[in-house]
Amino acid sequence: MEPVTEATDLLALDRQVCFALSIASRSVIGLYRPLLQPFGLTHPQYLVMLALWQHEPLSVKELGELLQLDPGTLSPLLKRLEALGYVHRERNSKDERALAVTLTPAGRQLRAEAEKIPPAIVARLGMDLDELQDLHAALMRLIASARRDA
Amino acid sequence: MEPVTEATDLLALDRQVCFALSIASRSVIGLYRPLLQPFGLTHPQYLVMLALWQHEPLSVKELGELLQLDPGTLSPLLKRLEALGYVHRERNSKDERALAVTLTPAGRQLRAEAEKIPPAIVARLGMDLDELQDLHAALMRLIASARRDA
DNA sequence: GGCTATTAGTTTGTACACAAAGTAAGTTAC
DNA sequence: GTAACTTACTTTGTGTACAAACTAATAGCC
Repeated sequence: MEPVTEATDLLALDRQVCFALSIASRSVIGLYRPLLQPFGLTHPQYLVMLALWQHEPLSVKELGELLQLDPGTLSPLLKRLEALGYVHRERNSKDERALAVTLTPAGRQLRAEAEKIPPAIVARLGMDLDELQDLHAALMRLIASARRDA
Repeated sequence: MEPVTEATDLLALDRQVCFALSIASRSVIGLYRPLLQPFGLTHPQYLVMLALWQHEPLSVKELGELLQLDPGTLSPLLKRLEALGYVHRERNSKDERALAVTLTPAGRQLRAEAEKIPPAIVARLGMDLDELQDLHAALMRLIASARRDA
């Protein structure tokens, strides 16, 4: 019988994809922090802004589908974005249950500044663009696999 | 001048590695949730248990280095693991500043049950083992890149 | 129309995650 | 030997995440 060594141990920390994923996610978000701080944004708030710049107006439900976040997370987050002056929240007149989240002029203006962020991150990572694109594709496949049966 | 389309927009949601990373991380953690629930563990707590099974005893500082978590996160998390009866916390007699986190018999016993988790996750993902290993390697390179200058 | 079920958001409670301030033990400098 | 500094951990405050309970609006059914 094979002994339990680093190489064969199913539970070895450095073999867990979930461990690499959590740390990678937190590490990369950490790179964004100093770039987002001047705008008063956190990383999840930045993702909401990306979604709005691309698809405004959006309801909470639509944002939740795009970002895979549940309404209990988005609801207070959107209030903070409103308090920052970047978005406007109002009920959809066609369906008073739904919220119509739109950008304020300040929120729209922020987009030009934000264009500088992705290149700055790529530069700071100092990785091959090809490798980053492969990684991105692999992550999207992983997401699809993980959510298929969920 | 090229128009800003989905393909050229630097800020398009579906081009952001950070977006894919956050969602992938949360999605995979979501797969663990039902498997960890019988033990009363959250995913970060499970990672701490993995670290302890491999390297017990560990101080808060050492756990923080292994899992890239700061002491302000680990301190209350370890108290919860202690309340669950899986770990024991005591001061290191050689250096009273440091904590020696060790496994209780229940914590040690849990390991056998936990062995079933990684294969269950891989099965549920239904992905090629090769692809998962490539992804793991790519994530580790990303982590190294992200933390180099941090 | 009016009853029921569904849907969209909000609220509450628990647990990360991390910055910043606080405390106590150990180390260094003199 | 003690004052100054460093280190290890704890505590506090803010902001995700997510489950579960709640509220209000709409849709379906008779």
